[in-house]
Amino acid sequence: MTSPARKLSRIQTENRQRIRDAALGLFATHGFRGTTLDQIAEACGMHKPNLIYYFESKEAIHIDLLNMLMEEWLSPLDAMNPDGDPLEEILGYIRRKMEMSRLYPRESRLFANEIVQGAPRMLPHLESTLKPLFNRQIGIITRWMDAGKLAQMHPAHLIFSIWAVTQHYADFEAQIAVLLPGDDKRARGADEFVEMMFRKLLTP
Amino acid sequence: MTSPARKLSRIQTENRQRIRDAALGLFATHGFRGTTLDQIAEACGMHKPNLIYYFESKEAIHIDLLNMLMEEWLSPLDAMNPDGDPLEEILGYIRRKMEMSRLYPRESRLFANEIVQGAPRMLPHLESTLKPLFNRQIGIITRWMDAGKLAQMHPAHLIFSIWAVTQHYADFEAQIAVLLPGDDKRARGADEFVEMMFRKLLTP
DNA sequence: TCGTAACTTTACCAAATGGTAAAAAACTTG
DNA sequence: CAAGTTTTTTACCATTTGGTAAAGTTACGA
Repeated sequence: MTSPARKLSRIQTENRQRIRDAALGLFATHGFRGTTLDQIAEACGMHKPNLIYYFESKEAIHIDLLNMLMEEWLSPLDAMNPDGDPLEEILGYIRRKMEMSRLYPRESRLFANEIVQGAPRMLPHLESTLKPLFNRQIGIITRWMDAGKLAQMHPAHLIFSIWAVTQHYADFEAQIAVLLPGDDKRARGADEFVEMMFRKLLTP
Repeated sequence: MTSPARKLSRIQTENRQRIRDAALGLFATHGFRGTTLDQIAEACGMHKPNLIYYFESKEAIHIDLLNMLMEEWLSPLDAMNPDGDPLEEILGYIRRKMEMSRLYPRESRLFANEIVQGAPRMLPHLESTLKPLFNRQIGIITRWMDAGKLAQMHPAHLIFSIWAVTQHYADFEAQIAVLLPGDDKRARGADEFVEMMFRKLLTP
């Protein structure tokens, strides 16, 4: 059913990656429809037909990016250890999310764009990949709360609030830069605030 | 300096509003570049040249929308009363933000799109309109904290976290719908969670 | 009710855009 | 190094899209 999928040559691997890297920045900033093949081509120093040589279409680039990023984007969620200290596990997750917001804002914005627009290309993935992971984490957190290790609250909304707050720093950076200008320790302040906030929330 | 600006006729007022309403939904869902004049025209039952009769260009519609919505979108921030009870004032603000997320998700997503993409058409407005309002509220909150009425924390990050959490319910609705499906009291659960969360955070 | 101004519709257009065809160049391998 | 394969480049093309010109229609005040 799937395509031939013979092994990729060195050049193929390299150039596909160059294209992904250029497309990521552009899709994240201008959205799918707002990005042209010519822009991507220029950003990675190739010619337009060359992109189509490596990817079937513009949409194929976008889908490939979303699929590639899905895994690493969700990996921190999977790294929570059910046998660890509950508060520290969740705070560790939050710290990793804050770090990702700082290190990979393009990825964060790509997802934000996709979800804000109703996830037209990612809904199946949300169902099949994110949802089981999410439900597993809900289970873990619920057990922690039932054991009295964390304050009782709706675990799904807890996770939503973590996503909301951590990703906000990447997705709404343009606004934050206006409101807290020239603050070279902005990231530091954000980290400290977020940690304090969820520590207070979660402590029984 | 500004254009003639003679009074608008009844038909002008009505039709400009029809166009705005149609464009709002489309821009919010597909972004500026992802929306075509033909789509807007069809959505409001007009013909394309008619749109250009009422607005100079597609961009003019977008700018007009952003400007119109800016005021009402920010109005709850302005409604905080420095002489009220601090905790109740902030919780009231949060409740209003949650309500807006529920009643006006299109507006929320329109802004989200704009900011995620670096606020290309709204940066000046953020500087001139949002920033002074923001700084005034920072001042009020700081005084409340200094008076010991609220827990001490970085007031700017507090506001960011309120925006993040409340707007998340509108902006990421597609994701939430996948993860909490068929939950007809989702809004209720969200309201209760958010109120509990910030009450606990802000109580000294 | 008539004339004019406001509004709508039809028929276009130029530029941009996603994508193709095929020749040219570069690389790989026996 | 020659033959075959992969990769790049040039020249196109059809469609879409933002916008215009101008004729046709409607609303409205004198």
